[in-house]
Amino acid sequence: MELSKNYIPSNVEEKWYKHWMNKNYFKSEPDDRPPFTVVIPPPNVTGVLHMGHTLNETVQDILVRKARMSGFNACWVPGSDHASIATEAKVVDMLKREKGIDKNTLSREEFLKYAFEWKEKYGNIIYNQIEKLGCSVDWDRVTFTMDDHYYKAVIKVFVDLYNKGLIYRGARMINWDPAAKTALSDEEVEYKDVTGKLYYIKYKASPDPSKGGEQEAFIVIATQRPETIMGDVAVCANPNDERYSSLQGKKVIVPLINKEVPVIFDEYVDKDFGTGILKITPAHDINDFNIGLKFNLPVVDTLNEDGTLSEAAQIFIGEDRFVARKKIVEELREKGLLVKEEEYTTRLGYSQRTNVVAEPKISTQWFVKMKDLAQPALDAVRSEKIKIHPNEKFNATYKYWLENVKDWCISRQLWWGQQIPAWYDEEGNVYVAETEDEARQQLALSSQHSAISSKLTQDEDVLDTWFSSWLWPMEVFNGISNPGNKEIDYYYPTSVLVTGQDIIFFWVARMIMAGMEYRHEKPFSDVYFTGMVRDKMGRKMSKSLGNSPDLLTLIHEYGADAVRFGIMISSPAGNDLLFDESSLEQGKFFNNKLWNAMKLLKMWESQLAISNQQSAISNDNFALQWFANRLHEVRNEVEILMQQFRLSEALKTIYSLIWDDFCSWFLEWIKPEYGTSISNEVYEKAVFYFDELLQLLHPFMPFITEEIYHLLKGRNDDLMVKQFSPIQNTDPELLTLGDKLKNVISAIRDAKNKNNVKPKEPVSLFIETNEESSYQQIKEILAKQTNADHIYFNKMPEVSAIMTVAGNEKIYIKSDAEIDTTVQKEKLTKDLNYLKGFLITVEKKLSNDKFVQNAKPEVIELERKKKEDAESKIKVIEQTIASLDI
RNA sequence: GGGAGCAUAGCUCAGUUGGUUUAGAGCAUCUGCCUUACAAGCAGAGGGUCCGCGGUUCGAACCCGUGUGCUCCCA
Repeated sequence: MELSKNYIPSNVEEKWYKHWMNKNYFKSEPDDRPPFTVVIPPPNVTGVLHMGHTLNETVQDILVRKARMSGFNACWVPGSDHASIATEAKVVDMLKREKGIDKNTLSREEFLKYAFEWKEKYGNIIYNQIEKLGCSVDWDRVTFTMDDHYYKAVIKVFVDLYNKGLIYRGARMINWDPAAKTALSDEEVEYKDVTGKLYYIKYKASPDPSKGGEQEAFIVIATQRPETIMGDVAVCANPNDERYSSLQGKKVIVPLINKEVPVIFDEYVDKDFGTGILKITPAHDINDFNIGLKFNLPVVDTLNEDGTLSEAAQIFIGEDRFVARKKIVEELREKGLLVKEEEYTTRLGYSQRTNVVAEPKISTQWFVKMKDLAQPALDAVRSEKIKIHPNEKFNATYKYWLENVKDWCISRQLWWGQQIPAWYDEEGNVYVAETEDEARQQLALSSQHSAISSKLTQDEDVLDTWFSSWLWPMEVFNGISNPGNKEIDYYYPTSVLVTGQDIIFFWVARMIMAGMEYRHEKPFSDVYFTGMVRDKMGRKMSKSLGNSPDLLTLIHEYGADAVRFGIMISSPAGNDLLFDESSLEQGKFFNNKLWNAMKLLKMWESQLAISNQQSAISNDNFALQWFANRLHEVRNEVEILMQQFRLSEALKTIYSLIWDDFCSWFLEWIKPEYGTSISNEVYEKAVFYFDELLQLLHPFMPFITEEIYHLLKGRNDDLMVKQFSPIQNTDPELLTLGDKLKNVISAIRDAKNKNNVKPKEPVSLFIETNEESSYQQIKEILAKQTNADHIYFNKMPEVSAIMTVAGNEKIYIKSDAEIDTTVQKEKLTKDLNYLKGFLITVEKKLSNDKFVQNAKPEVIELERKKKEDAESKIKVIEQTIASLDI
């Protein structure tokens, strides 16, 4: 077979994914092996994978593949989230744009039909992307948060929590999204700093009957929201503020609507803010609401659900809140009631989904009581039953949120999602049950009149998406809908959760709560938080900036392995990563390097066949032994790094082992002379090492490793399920000798380079050493790598030669080239100065009595050794320089 | 306003319990090579006031304090 010059990923990726699928390698069923379970953080069903997902899925696939090759029964469950607000918004938009249909003209059933059609049409995009990336998910386990069993589980949990008194319904101040026309949880509101205006408005004092009502007295109130003055029910000053003490028991008139409201006093008011007196509008501000409760004030809600002014506002009814603000300011100005306006920086809450300003609003919603649920979740992390990585960064955030958790508003005024299982009778009594029949039975029990005739109406609202996804690690195995089944008992708790730090509260904390509540067991043992993917200028990736690349385009251009490599190599755990396509290019080059190493071996293989003559293996013994040791040394390092979730470093380590140690050193060391062939044994060993390298790299770059594994020789097995062999101990002496060999080769190459001796030009080497015996193992390689036709030990060359020093050994390089001693002297003098400086620092330490008294004996011994070492090196260099001067 | 984290080569980052040669890697840069696997390559090289200041210690990139700058979370 003709091998292409460079690696072409598109040819092989699809082939291997199909092959793995056909072999059922991704499939998992409970068996005797220990499980390694990962549940995918379900992406939005109608979304596409962005670079953040790409990072997350790659990390998960690396962990899952590694576990699968290490004796675990690896199970990675894919799926998607119905994402109620986001999806409903998309469907509403699509209906309007493509079909000219207004949601309000549809029945609930009709709308849901369109929504499911939409989901069928677009729901597979993400699955296709997950596949293209090479993710080894068990496709028989795809779960959607609105699947029948899942839907039932969510309902079951709602009813259960209600019966336990952990869910209640009530009127509270919540965050309202006027665009989506639904309530939001506190977590769904994002605060941004914005420049707004502070308006100073005159409120006239009510005419005082005792004074004949003639005066023009007024107070000035500063507000950011003049459009809410119609909801004012009082004005409030600090009781210690002398400026307003005369207003005790007085009333003022709200402008424009001429409504009389009382003046009240409360310490809450900051004397220094604005004019020191506030308007109290309980319907539209949480602080005002609390004061309203304290003083038993009425609530006047002047806004409709869509953010327009309501009838209660009396004026500008039906105008949008921001339009109304302008008009009111204008009218106040015309009437001389606007004293001034000034620039003011404030924080406004925006709906995470629709990006409109959220309104604080009094509304009757369903809530989960969080305090009791939070405690076990807190304990699980405190006791390190669940370990968060990187620990130091996120533990504090997690704990703070749980310790200060507020009740969770879970009802949403939407249709796409699980409909709240609460039924109301005609008198407004509520019955919470899994089915209408059960609700009816409750009704029958609780009342005298006939249950059959009485009309029950189900709550129109659906549940927050996160109220379904918090059950994810359990219900993907039917752990809620069918507790005690074989799968949930085997796979739960899952092994590791990989997700973005932005959903620590939305999802991670709540999954822990649900797990502790329903299985009395953590949902996962480790949580690995990935950072945010930014562009190379450090900006967030966003559609509006156009800096978010399309995954399939990248895969098409670089190949999935290169994309995986590129995103992993630059992504330290938990830190944001600056995404730069140049790292994908590096991945592509790496693919090519692997490909060419394979081609070299194939070339050697073909020469094995033609030639009977074999070079003696003894020359290659050192290379083989050294590489075997180096391989196991690195496997050991990688194992530790993986356990610590330092995947980026693990990949770097493997990369360098393959590129530097294997390709640049090992293959060159065993490369046969031109015209000769490699020995069978050396060839077989080289292939064996290559296999091991491919295996080590496979979790990171699955496609190319599988491809090369099969091209290297005929196989009956596949790399993706090949089990790792045990890691062997390494021989430190052999590794040290390997390092020495590399150093000597580099020093000689450097000397040749600096003295303008061409690399190919043959030389003779004269090495002054105390360890001549150790050179016996490496001198053949040394000769080959430096193009030396002779190596002499402890013998002077008869004519002048280039001199260099490696370690504490003096090396003469004899060649036909002209010798320029100044270049050599420069280099030697530089080394000498470095060593002298170094020696001074060491001597300083050793001559310090306190150091000798206090430091550990090993440390002192080490310093002494450093000193001796430096001294002997200095001596060699000084001698060499002296001999250059002759 | 409260809290967390970060600051090391041009860039992105390692640096474990304070001592492992007066700090390492990748990328970028420079020099020399079209060498029978790979120019998407090979062989080399240069590049650092470890953010400033103060302290603890025989010894600090690392510990403590403080200042400055950046990022994130929460209200």
